[in-house]
Amino acid sequence: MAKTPSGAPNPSSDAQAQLREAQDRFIASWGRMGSVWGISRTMAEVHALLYITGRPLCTDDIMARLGVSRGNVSMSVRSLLEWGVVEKVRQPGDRKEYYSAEQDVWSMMRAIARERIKREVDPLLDALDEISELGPQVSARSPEEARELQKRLDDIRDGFGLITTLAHKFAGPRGAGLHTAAKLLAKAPVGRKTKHASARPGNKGGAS
Amino acid sequence: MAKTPSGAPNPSSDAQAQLREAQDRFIASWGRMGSVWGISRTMAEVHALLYITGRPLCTDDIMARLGVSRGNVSMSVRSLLEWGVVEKVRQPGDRKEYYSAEQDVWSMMRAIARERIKREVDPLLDALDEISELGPQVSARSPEEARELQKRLDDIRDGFGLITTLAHKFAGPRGAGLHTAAKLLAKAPVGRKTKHASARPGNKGGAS
DNA sequence: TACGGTTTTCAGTTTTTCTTGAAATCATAC
DNA sequence: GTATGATTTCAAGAAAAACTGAAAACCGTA
Repeated sequence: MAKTPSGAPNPSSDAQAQLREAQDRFIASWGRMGSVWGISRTMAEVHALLYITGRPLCTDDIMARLGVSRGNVSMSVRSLLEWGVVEKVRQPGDRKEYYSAEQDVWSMMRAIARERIKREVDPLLDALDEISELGPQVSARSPEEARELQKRLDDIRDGFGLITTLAHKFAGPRGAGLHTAAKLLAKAPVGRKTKHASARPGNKGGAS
Repeated sequence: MAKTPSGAPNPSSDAQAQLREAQDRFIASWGRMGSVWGISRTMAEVHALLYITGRPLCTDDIMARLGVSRGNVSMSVRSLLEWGVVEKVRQPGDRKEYYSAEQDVWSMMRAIARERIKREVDPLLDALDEISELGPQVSARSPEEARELQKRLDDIRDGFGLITTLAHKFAGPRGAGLHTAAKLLAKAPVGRKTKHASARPGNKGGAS
């Protein structure tokens, strides 16, 4: 892997290779996550690359590093811009556009949460409202089943409604911050026990 | 079924049809949501059907109502059982298996949250831990970049770690309940006075 | 144990989604 | 204003995911 060209021991390039290896692994993991989230693998990989290198890269850098086409990079970057987790950076005297990722993890998470709520919850709420309007017509004729149906719709509506409210409160553009919410919850007393609360075993308690 | 055969006004079957229409719309919405969540449309639709009708249905009922194959129903139901949002019900004197969905919305949401954390976050944390172990080797040779890399990995790790902890606390099998968490947050004062937690300066307002 | 209905499995097919590559568009420096 | 190089778009192709249908396994009943 470390391409030390024939016999010339180059310590620096060796370390470089390991760095790169670590980055690649991160990129791969984040990309795999992307597909679970319903976004394209490449889009997630581009984001991972920009985040983990921490410096602005241009289209060609990204193409070269990830081995994907120009068009693909263009579309992925555009989505990331829409999500608000990447921004354009202009370098004086260079015609290329450079892109760099939000470095603050909590800002990043807020952006992701915001976008996911928008894509996943809001359309559902709209649909539920619409469906509920069909209710009254039905209930005139079939009171029992109609009431059951309405209750079920309302239950779901209330649940997701509360979630959206919270999302706006904490993750919205002027929200209090997800981090705040998380800390609030972490401290909150929890009715019963919770002895073995700590995460999974095998957890390297923070390499720092 | 509710086919009012030409000209015979049948009030009851009319109401039936509207009920069914409302159910179908709910099923369609929930199914669409499913694809955003990275689960198959059919799996979500089966769940929606069981939830909204509120009574146990057998494989043939589901096939007929959703117009999907037996195999597909079988696989979808199995996943739903694994998620813990559907359970088998046996009807005396009938050899068929019946399935019914969790009717409590908050239990349902806890189950969903639990499963999503398991699928989306845990593997990422494992990968991050693994990658961090590569760090020390690198840092010996390339201290500056290695430290940056490590910090970025740790930041992500911490963020998602906190989220997992909360998930276990509130959504875990013995958790305090998502509803509790939601109510806690909804009540929490949100003064913008947080120390210095939120967005960084470099974060251009942009954001859609 | 044998029977008959029920469920599960899985190879092959269909559908959906992602990616490429090149033409069209756009922006900058001169 | 134009030449030059970067970016965007999009139709066609590739890859991935979902679905079907029928054979095999399963299970309760007699």
